[in-house]
Amino acid sequence: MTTLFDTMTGSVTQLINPGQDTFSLYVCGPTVQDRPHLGHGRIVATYDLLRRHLRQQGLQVNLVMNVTDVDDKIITRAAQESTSAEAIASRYEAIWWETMDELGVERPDSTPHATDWVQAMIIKIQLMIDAQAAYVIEDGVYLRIASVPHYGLLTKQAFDQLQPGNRVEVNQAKESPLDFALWKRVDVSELGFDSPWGYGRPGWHTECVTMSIELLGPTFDLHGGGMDLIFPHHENELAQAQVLKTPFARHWAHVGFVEMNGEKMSKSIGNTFDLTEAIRLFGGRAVRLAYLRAYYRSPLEMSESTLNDALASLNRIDNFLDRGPYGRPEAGAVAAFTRAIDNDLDTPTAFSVLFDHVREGNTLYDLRQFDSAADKAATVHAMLDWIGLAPTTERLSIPPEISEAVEARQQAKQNRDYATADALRAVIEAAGFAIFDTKDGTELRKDRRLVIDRPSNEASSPEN
RNA sequence: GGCGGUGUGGCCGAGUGGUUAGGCAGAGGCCUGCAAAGCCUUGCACAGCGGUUCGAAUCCGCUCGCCGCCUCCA
Repeated sequence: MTTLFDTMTGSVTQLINPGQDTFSLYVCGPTVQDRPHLGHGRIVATYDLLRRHLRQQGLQVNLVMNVTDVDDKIITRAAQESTSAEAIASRYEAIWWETMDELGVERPDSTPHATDWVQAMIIKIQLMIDAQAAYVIEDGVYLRIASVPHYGLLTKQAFDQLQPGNRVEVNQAKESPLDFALWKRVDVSELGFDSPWGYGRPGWHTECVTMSIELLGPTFDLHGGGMDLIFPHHENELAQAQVLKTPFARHWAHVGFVEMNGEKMSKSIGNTFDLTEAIRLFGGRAVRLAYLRAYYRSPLEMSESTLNDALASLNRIDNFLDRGPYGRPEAGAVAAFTRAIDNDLDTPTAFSVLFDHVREGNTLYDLRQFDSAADKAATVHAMLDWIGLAPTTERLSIPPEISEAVEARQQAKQNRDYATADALRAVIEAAGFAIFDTKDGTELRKDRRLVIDRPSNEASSPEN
């Protein structure tokens, strides 16, 4: 039943065929040249959601996310820092995966590195040359767009209307400005590889088409990435697949941009928000919630304010879960939640459902209907678990001395000895608990004061 | 110039031809010694102008604004 918007058809389509029990997914991963920013996290979190959602419906999902570890920018950076490209790539790849761990993103099943697949790329390039679809000129090998049967399927654009060179100078040696490099020759002093067309490096589009086909086969279920990959990257992958007579991806999906002040977050504008910093300030779960509460295809505004807002929402959920034990999840409610996700990953509606149950559960606690409240808690927990947002810490456990302090404080309160009561509160809060007096007694929660309210030098250890 | 997207209440952010999206923040109330929690109530929201309709924020037209892509980008 899962549906997803397919960039190719421009409509929401059935993602799974009847009887299908496996799902192969290729997501364009990072060029490991710098630290990830909030835009990168959204892509990874979105496909992590899709993967979990499909798997929990019984599908065996195979997720491949490539790592581009050879690239001009990596080399430039290495030169700037007087180190090797390999050192830059391995440093930022390590940061990438550690950061994704903190977002609650499961590692992909495969993470092919471009440098390990150069021979396979060379074979593909040779096939394209043999098919008269690619040509060799002075500085490399280019794909001849004119020989692609259907160029522009993804972009949906009349290519005679494009303005080549709008932003980048066109190599005049190419037969057509739209032709793109499969192999770029470089000086032997630079990082590169031997090939029939001289020492050089593979083109990015060739890297992904090669690794996806090699690892997932000539046809696979879904190819994904950010909106900005539609053109040229995915269009050009598809062009090569056509030339290679490979069916390639059955569906294409693209995630909307993260924006800041209404503008796409990108390095060239310089308005990036470092993902690791966001996680440090607000916690990985709050950042993940910030992503998932929006619809994945819409642009998403991200700032300290919106992240703080996300953390406040998360605290609302966690405070509720702290109020008591888990009972039995309400299957119908959980189904309503997952049904929303089934509908083109409609997480906003799913969260609307989730928060309804948080509110109902809180009301049940206030009414002292603890069994029903526990079932609500289990329901909400099951929803969170479905999307990878369940609390990662253990249930609230209260040490005996804190329980005693709570008891003593209750006594002091009854005696109207508020000085003692407040002193005991200080002890309890120092242990990391927050106190809430209700009609029926004192409840303890985890201290979840919003970190943004603290001076930034004290905000170094967000929860979880 | 071409193509695509978008404009929702203080903010984030869904949705849809007619019943409250949801969250955050704000206001009032309940509870309360206090308290960062919880519950209840509350906000002439749907860019503008026309049109279709019994009824439009939701459909159509026009106008305006913003954003993205047109070989760095997630």
